[in-house]
Amino acid sequence: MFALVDGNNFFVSCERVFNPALEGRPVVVLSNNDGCVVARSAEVKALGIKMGVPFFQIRDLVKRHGIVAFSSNYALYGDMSARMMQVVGGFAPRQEIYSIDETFLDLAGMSGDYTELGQRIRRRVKQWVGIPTGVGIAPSKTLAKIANHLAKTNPAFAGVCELTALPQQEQDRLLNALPVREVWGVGRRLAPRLEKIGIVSVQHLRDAAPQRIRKLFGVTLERTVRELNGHHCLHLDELPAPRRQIVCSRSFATRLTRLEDLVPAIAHHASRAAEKLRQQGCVAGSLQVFIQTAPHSGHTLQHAPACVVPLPHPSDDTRLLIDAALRGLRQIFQPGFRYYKAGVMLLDIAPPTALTGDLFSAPSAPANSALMQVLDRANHRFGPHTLRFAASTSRTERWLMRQEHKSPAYTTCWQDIPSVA
DNA sequence: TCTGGGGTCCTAGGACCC
DNA sequence: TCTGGGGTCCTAGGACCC
Repeated sequence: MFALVDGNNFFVSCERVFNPALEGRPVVVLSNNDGCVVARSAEVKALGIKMGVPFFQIRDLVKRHGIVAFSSNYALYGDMSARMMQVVGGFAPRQEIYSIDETFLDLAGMSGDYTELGQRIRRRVKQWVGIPTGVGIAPSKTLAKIANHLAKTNPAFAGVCELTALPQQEQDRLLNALPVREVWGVGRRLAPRLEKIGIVSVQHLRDAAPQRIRKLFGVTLERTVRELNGHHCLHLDELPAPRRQIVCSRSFATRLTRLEDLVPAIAHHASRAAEKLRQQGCVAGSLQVFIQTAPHSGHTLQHAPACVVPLPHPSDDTRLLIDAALRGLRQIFQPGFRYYKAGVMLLDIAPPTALTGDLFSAPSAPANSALMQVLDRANHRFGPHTLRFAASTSRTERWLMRQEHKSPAYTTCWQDIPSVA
């Protein structure tokens, strides 16, 4: 048996914990650069505002309904997430942290009333962390996702749905009312193709012949069908596998046309990517640099060059990665375009122990050299960017993103900790 | 004026091996 | 006229997730 615990409107709920006056008011949280709506309170959903709509398109609604908007505050959300995961993890021996606001528990070997367990989890997370949650319980992860969705959308469940404890007729009724698009693994491409052959509801997909689904849609969706029938094919992953690629990229607050404005952006992304790389104790063999013009301004000329730069030796050293990234940037940059986004992707990632030495060249510097350790420790202790590389700084900072509605880092920065009146 | 930033897995096809 | 039967590795593209 699996339980999926999921924070309701997670980013909005994080903001509300430190600003209770927002309770009952319509609230949205925006993506980086204040671009799109990525989290909505129930009041906002009720207004018909969809996930992912560009913020500027709802300016009128914002004004008319007094919607409160926040820029993304990942320092806050990441920390609140860690707290929530820790509390939930206390309820079962095995836990998978699936995303910033979702976690699976393996209930195998646990006895007792699962629905009651779900309610205990909800109460404790609400009391200890302040975040409201929903809990779905079922014999497979795919079904637990469905149960979680039902728990959150159907008030009768009071936040916890143990799907297979319901009478069969009731399960059928619920799954029949749910569009196939709600299934984990069925996205916007697959859903219309399924509908075309008469598979419209979750129930239809559950009852489809697995062999037929495999022939028409591949092995992944066949697995989904089996999961919907209660056979678990996806296991719980307790420790996340090391990343095989690491991407750092951002769009800019304004369009950039000059190489000298792109340099600090690329250096900054390379340096952040290097930090993530060292965090997982790996080295990269090559990296890709990319810059892009705005994909939305239909009439202007599109341009999205990229290039892969191999490193002389696999490395995790920020200096070498910045150097390689800037060489790549100079290769692909062309004047005359208005760039809106830039990024760095680390490739050929492996643990240093897996490396084959080069017979003919000097051994590379030891991975995670003393200098990089000092850098990481100082930034961990005194805050990000306390120590940084000159290449990632600039006089203009025109490449920084827009963040016009950001809340304080209530839990991770001394100056921002709320004081008690 | 204004449109995010990360990831994963699977498959098909080409190049190459014996 | 007739042209085998295995493999591996890599890449690009397509699908999905949050």
